[in-house]
Amino acid sequence: MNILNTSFYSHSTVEVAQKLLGKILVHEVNGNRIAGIIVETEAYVSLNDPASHAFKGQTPRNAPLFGPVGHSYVYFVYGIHFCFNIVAKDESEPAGGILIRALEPTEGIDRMMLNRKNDRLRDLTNGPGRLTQALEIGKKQNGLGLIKENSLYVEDAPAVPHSEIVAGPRIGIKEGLEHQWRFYIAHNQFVSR
DNA sequence: CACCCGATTATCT
DNA sequence: GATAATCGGGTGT
Repeated sequence: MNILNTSFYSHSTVEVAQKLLGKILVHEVNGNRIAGIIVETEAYVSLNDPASHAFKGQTPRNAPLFGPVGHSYVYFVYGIHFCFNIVAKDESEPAGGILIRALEPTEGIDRMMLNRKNDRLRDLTNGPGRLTQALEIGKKQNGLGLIKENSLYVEDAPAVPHSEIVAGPRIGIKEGLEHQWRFYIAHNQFVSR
C-alpha cells in the first residue's frame, strides 16, 4: 500500500477533505497496526473561516496549521478529549487543516476495544474524540509528519465515488455554518451521530 | 430516540 | 476568567 505524501496534501483544504474519504488511517503501536477507513472529515480553511483555529492568527497552539502539509495537528478540547487533524492546503493559503471525525475500524480492533473500554464495534471510532482514544493519538503526536518513520500515516485506497459523498455544515461550531465543509460517506454506519 | 447536563483543563483575553 | 471542532450518562417519551 502506498502512503499518501506531500503532493496529495498540497491542494485546497476542501478538496483534500473529500479525497481523504476511503483512505486508511494507520497508527503503529509497539509494531501492531491500529487502523480504520476514514468515513467522515471536516475542512477548516484558514483566514476567511471563523470556525478555524487559524482564524485569529498564529499562536503556539495552532502553529502546526501554519506549517508544512502532511503533518498532524492534535489539540485538546473540553478538558478531556483530543482531536486529530491533517494539515492540507494549496500554496496560496497560509494555513488549513482537516479534522478526522470518524473511521470504520479495520485493524487492531481488540486493542481499540481495550482503549475505549467498550466492545461495541460501532462505538469505537464514530467521533473525533473517540477515534483518537481508540488509536492512541494524543499530544505526543502533535506536529508529526505523517510518514512511515513516525508510525502515523494515511494509506492510499480507491477513491469514493462523488455520488456517495454527502456534504453538510460542520458540527459543534457557532460560526461558519453557511459552509458545507463536513463530508461523509453516505449510508456508512460509522459516521458520527 | 430525543434532549439535557456535568466533566475537566489548556489556551488565550 | 471564559471558552471549547466532545462524550457519556441520565431522564423522559
